[in-house]
Amino acid sequence: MKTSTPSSSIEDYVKVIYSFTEWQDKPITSTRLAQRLGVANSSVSEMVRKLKDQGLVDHKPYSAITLTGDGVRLAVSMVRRHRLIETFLVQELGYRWDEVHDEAELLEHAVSDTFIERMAAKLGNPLRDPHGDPIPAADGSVQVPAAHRMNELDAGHTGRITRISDENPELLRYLAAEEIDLDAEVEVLGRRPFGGPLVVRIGSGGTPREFDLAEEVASALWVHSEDAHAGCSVTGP
Amino acid sequence: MKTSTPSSSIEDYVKVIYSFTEWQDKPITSTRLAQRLGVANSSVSEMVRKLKDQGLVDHKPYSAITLTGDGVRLAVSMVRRHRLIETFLVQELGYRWDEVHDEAELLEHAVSDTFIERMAAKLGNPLRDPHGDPIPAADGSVQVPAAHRMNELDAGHTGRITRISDENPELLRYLAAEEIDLDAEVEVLGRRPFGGPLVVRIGSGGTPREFDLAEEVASALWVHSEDAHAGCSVTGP
DNA sequence: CTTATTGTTTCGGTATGCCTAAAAATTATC
DNA sequence: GATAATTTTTAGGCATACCGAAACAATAAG
Ligand SMILES: [Mn+2]
Ligand SMILES: [Mn+2]
Ligand SMILES: [Mn+2]
Ligand SMILES: [Mn+2]
Repeated sequence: MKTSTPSSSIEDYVKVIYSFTEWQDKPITSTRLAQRLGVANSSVSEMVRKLKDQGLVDHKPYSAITLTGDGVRLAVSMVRRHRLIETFLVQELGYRWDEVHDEAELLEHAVSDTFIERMAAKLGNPLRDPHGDPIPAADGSVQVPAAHRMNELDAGHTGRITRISDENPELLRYLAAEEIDLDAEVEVLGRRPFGGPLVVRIGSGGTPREFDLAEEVASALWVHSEDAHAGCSVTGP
Repeated sequence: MKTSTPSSSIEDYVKVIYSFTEWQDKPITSTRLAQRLGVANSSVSEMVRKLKDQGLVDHKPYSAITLTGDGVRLAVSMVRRHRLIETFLVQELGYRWDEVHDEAELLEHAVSDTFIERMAAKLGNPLRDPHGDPIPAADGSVQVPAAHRMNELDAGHTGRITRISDENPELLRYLAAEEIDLDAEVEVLGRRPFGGPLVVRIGSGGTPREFDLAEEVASALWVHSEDAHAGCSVTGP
C-alpha cells in the first residue's frame, strides 16, 4: 500500500526515525519516537502501522522501528529540505541560528522540489547547515563527519567543533553570546574534581579562552579530531 | 467564538472572499466561492457557518457572504503574504511569473510573521507583486491603482498596463513570450468587425507592435489611464 | 399563480491524526 | 518461576475538512 504524496505527519515521523540514529545507533522505540514528536504513545502505534502499510518502516509489534529503503530515501530528502531551509534563513534572511529550527520544521513540508533546488543553487549547494549537520545531496548521498561528543573526550585531546546540537535554542543563544561557533579550535584540559564541569580551551577567531562547560553543554558539542585518519563516512545515494 | 490561529482552510476562504471583490464589486455567493476553492457547495455552507461563528463573515442563509472587520484584516494579511511570497520567488529565486502562484498558495500558510517581514525588508517593501496586484502594507493599508479592463476601453484610449490577472498560467506564458509586460504603454486601436478581437498597439521597451487580442486576453489586462486625475484608492489600515 | 429550475443548506458518512483509558505483552524483581 | 512494573498496542472518541445525496428556498417559466 502506498500514498502518492506523504502527509506532513508522515514526513515528520520518518525524519525523526532517521535523525535518531544519525549521531548514535540505539534503535528507536515507540516511546522515544512519541517523546521526540510530542504525541502520545498510542498515536505512534497507530501511525507506525500506517507507515508499515506504506512500506516506509519495518516493525514487529513490541520491538524497535527501522526504516526501509523507501523510508530512508524519504527521510533523507526531508533532512535535506530541513537543513537547506535553515541555512537559507540564516544566510539570506538574517535569522540567528537559534531561530531557524521551528520555521524550517513547517516550511519543509510546504515548499516544492523546485523551491528547494533553486535555494540550494543560490546557496552554492552547501554541505552543512548552521549547526554543522550535514546536508544530504540531491541524489541522497550524505557525508557525515567523524566526530565525538566533547564530554566523552580525554584531557589533552584537540580538534575542531564540527557540530552543535540544535535541540535546545537557549543553549544555542548561550554559545552565540560566548562566541563559541562552528570550526572553533578546541583543547580539552580536564575536569573539575568529583565529576565537575569539563574544562576546555576554545579559540574561535581571537585569543583562546578557557571555559567550564556543564555536561549539557559539552555533550551538545561535537568535535572532529585533526589526526590524519579521521575522515567522514559517506552514505548512499 | 474565536480560534487562536486560523487553519489554512479558513485563511484561504477569507482570502478568496476578499479577492473576489478586489477588482469588481459583485458580492460572492456560496457557489462561486466553492468554484474558486475547488470544493463542493456543501463544504462551503458548513465552512461559512464556522467563519460566522468565529466572527470573520456576515451571512444570512441563502444570501451573499461578506467579510467583517476582523475578516478583512485577516484577508488583507493573507493577501500581503501571498503577494510578497510571489515577489520573492521571482526576484530572489528566479521563478517565472507563471510559476509562483501555486507555490505561494501553500507557503502563505506556513511561514511566520518574522519570515514575511524579513522578506519584505529584503525586497525593499514592494508595492505590487509580479502581476501588478497591490501588496498591502504591514499596517493593513492598500493602494489599489485605478484601472480598467482593456476589453472595456474605447478606441483611441491610451495608458499603461498596471495589472495582469494571474488566474491562467498559460495566458501568462503567452504574454511573456510576446514580451507583453507590466508598465507597457498601450493604445487601443479598435475592434475587428462583428465583435472580433481587440486591436491594440503595445510598446514594452522596444518598438510598439500591434496585437489582435482574444477576449480572454484583453480582459486579463488592466490599464491605468494617464490623464492627470486618475489616482488610486487607498484603503485602511 | 402554480410548477420547474436553480441555488443553498442539511444529513449521513469518510479520511487524518490526535487523545485517554483499558488491555496485552514484555521485562524486571523477588 | 511467579508476580510486579513498564512498555506497547487496542478500543472508543474527538476535531477538522471534505464528499454525495436529499431536503429545502428562492427564482424563473408557463
Ligand atoms: Mn516538520
Ligand atoms: Mn540544524
Ligand atoms: Mn492558500
Ligand atoms: Mn499575484
